Formats: sequence, C-alpha cells, structure tokens
Amino acid sequence: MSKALPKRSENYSEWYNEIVKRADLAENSAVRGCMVIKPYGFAIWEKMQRALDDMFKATGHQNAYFPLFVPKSFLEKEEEHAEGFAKECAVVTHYRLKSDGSGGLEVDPNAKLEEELIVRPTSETVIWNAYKGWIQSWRDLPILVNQWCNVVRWEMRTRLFLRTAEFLWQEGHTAHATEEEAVSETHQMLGVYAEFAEDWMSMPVVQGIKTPSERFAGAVETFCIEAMMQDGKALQAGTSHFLGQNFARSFDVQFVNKENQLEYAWATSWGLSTRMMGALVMAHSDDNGLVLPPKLAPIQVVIIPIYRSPEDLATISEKIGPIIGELKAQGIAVKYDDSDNQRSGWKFAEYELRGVPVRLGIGMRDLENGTVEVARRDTLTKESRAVDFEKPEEFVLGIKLLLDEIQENIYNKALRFREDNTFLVDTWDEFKEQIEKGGFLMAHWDGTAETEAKIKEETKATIRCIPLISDEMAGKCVYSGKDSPKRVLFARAY
RNA sequence: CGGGGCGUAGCACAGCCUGGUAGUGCGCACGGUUUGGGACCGUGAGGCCGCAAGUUCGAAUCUUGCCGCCCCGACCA
Repeated sequence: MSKALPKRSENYSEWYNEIVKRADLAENSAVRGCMVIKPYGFAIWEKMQRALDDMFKATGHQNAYFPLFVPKSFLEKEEEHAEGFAKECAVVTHYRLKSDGSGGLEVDPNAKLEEELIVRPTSETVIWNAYKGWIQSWRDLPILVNQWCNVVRWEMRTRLFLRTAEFLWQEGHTAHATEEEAVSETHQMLGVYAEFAEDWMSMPVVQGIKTPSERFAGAVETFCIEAMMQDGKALQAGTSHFLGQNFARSFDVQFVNKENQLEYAWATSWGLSTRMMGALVMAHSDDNGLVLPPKLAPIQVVIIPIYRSPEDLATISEKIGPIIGELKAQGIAVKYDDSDNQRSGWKFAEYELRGVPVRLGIGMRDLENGTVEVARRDTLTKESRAVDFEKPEEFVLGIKLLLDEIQENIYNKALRFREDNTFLVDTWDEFKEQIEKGGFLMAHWDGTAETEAKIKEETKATIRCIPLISDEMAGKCVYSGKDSPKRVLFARAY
C-alpha cells in the first residue's frame, strides 16, 4: 500500500474514495451497492445520531420503529409517491427456500407471497397506515415521531456514503391539526438540520426550497440544506417536506376538529442520512487525510509518547496520568497510544489520516522542560506548551479552548471557500463558462420547468434550491431573458 | 442499462504476448539493532492464480461460457 493519498487537486473522486477506506470509515462489501461501515466510521455516525437525536427530543419528538417491509398496496396509495419510488425498489416475493438437491438452495415456488413486500425506500406509507389508528380527534395531535433505521433504494451506481443501495438515516413523520402548524414544523426541522450542519459539522449550508422537479415524491413543498464540497459541487445534506394532506387522504386519516367537523390531518416528513458522512469528508479533509470537527471526532485528543527505552515509556506514562484524567474529567475524548508496535512518526501520520483534531506529543525532553508538543490537525501546525504535570488544569483548559477554536476555524474556512466560489451570473455565456469551473451560481430563472430542464441538459447544472434568505431584486432569466423575481442557486450536484 | 478497466498471499501489483518449480513490495510472526514525522537487518509463515468447461503430455498463461468488482455516462438523496 502506498503511503501518500491521491492529491485532492488531481483526482478528487479517487482522493475521496481513498480517504474513506484508509481512514477506516467504510469499505465496499461483498454485496453490490452496499457498504460496511467500520467501527471508526460508525463512531462518527453515532456522534451525529446523538447530536441530532438530542435536538429532536428538545423539539418535542419521540422515537418509534416501523416495519422494514411495505406491502405493495400501501406504496400504491399515494400516486406521485408511488411513481417516484417505483424504479428503485427491492421486492420480496417469497418467504422460503428449499434444498436444490445438490447442496445449494433455491426459492421454493410454493412459498410465493400473496402480496409482494417492498423493502422500505422511505416510510410515509407504513407510518400513515398506522397513524390512521392513532388519530381520531384534534386532541390526538400533533404526533411528533422519528425513527432511526435503514432504507433501500436500488441505485444503478453507488459510492461509499454518498450513494449506497442501503443506507442509514432518520426519518421524522409528524401529523398536525392545522396547515400552519405543519408548515411551521417543516421549517423548524429544516432549521435543526442547518444548525446541526453548521454547529456540529462545521459545514455552512444554504437553506432553500426545491423546485417542483426536485421535490420529494408526494410532497407539496420540499425544503433542503445544500452544502458546497471542496470541488465546488453541491451536496444535498438534508430535506424537510411539507406533505399537506396528501398522505392523510391516501390513507384516510381524518380527525374531528374543535368545531366537530371531520378533517384530514396535515403532515411533514424530514430525513438526514449517512450521506452526511460523505459530506463531512468532502467539506474539510486535505491531502493528508480526514479533518474532523472536534464535536464529531471519536478521538478528540490523542497522546503519543516519544521514548527510547521501556523505562522511559513507563516514566512518561506515569507523568501524563493527571493530564489524561483531567481531559476525561472535562469530557474530552482522549486516547493515549502507548502501543509499541509502531513508532511515533508512524502514529503521527496515522492519526492525521484519521482526522484527530489535536495531538499531544510527550518525550523525555518535555518532562524535563515541563512542556508538551501540541499539534492541531486543521492547520498542521505545532507548538510547545508549558504544563504543570502535577496540576494540569490550566493546560487542559487551553486544550479545551483549542478544540473550540478548531471547530470554529474549519467552519470559517469552509464558509470562506463557499463565498469565494459563489458567483452572481447574469448572462448565459458567463453561466456556461463558470459552471465548468465549479461553484455555486446565483442566477435569475424564469420559474419554468422547461428552462430548468434546458439548463440541466446543456450544462448538467441543476437548481439546488431557491434560497430562503436573499435580498435579491427582480431581474431577467439567465437563459430565457424572461422576468424573474429573485436569483436561485445553480450548481452541479452529487 | 450502455462504454472502459480489473479479478494472482491480508493489501498493492508483476508474471500471461511466446504454456513447463507462482514471484516482488507492504503487512504479519519470531530475533536483534533502533525510536522527537510513516526505521533497518535476519529468519519464517502465508496461494484451488474469480468459477466452470475445453485444447494440451502439461494451463495463472491459449479458447469458450459464467460470476463479481471498480471507473466513466444516463437515473437518483
């Protein structure tokens, strides 16, 4: 195995694949299109889950679990929804195998299911089928439920984390008595996603509305957060849908309102997936490997002893005991790597590859001088810091502040990158030229699906969203020259 | 589903054209010298050469079929 990663600037997609594998996040499995998430990668996902789950709970949601299998008849009920997902469904047709007589197994033709089961690509239908039994009165509302699970979408072409046939996610499904409340829920959860992306992943996002062509199948309105990757492409990082009464109608979920009239319930759904792992890699990492925001790093501080003899190691291990204790007391995830099968230089490179935000190097010289070498992953700089090995509180406080600083620094770096690569574009020639260079293009659009499709056909750029926050004035469509109320965000996307 | 590439040790690959003892590097095990940015020396273990059929005295190598994976496109989060 070669030591150096492919260069980000030379082959971005190979660079991405190599980081995912070499940083031990995930690998391709024997099953086509499905990945194995390795312990280190899963530890990051668990941190994401924890952060999001806490935010869901804080906004009044509860977790539940619904079946993996969706009867075909359920999926059929909402027409647009059915049409949207039909092309990518895995279908269970039998419930038994039998011996084929030569040591193998074959599907038992006598065990055909009366009704095929779809492996869920999303759970609106099963959940709304269940909600029918939960909702009678306005007093039963709202229902604010989330589930953490896997889903299957049979993709033609897959990439680790970014697009896999099976992936992990959370899907929130809420039911409300009024349209206003459901709309407000949709916005609230979009806000939660944006906050998660920015505060935890240090990844700035644009919040916006999807155009009808990019809308979730069955939704009235789809909201999204879009992030810019380091190659200038956009990545949809989370979606929140206002479903109107579409699913309530399809599954006949009516309730009695305060005026004693029957009314269909209002719905939302929102999801965020392991795709975020891919976003995390592509937002911050460099040619030395992964760069993790401290808040999501499974190991926030790694301590590497530098020694010659076992006696030196024993001395160092004893001396740094209080530092490790104080780091843990401050809630910092610390790893002391005293393994003797690799040398310190190897460990430096390895923890850099894995994106550990802060590395402490301690050798005999440090013990004499009362110092520790502090290296930060985001800037690849290092400095010698004074420490009282007996009373390390002050030193550890400094490390804690450093972690905060790194969290903020990589956010600012990503934000600056996005700003430097976001362009106001007013002519079609400019558009065509700039899209080749990458980045976000803010341009006027006449609001028609025809223009949107033409632009996609000619440039592969899609409207990522109509940004919610915008002080743009009206103008003329960059393609058709017709009137446009405001600029929309164009980009090539993952 | 089209176009390209690849299946040989845990990993990365050579060998195949021109059939004849299965190799190299990394990793692994043991021993020694080392240790402030991916150490070195020695010894050793590890292979149904993707699967199947065929040609041949003999197949990793030639022929046919199958399977799988990766990359690039169309579809999608």
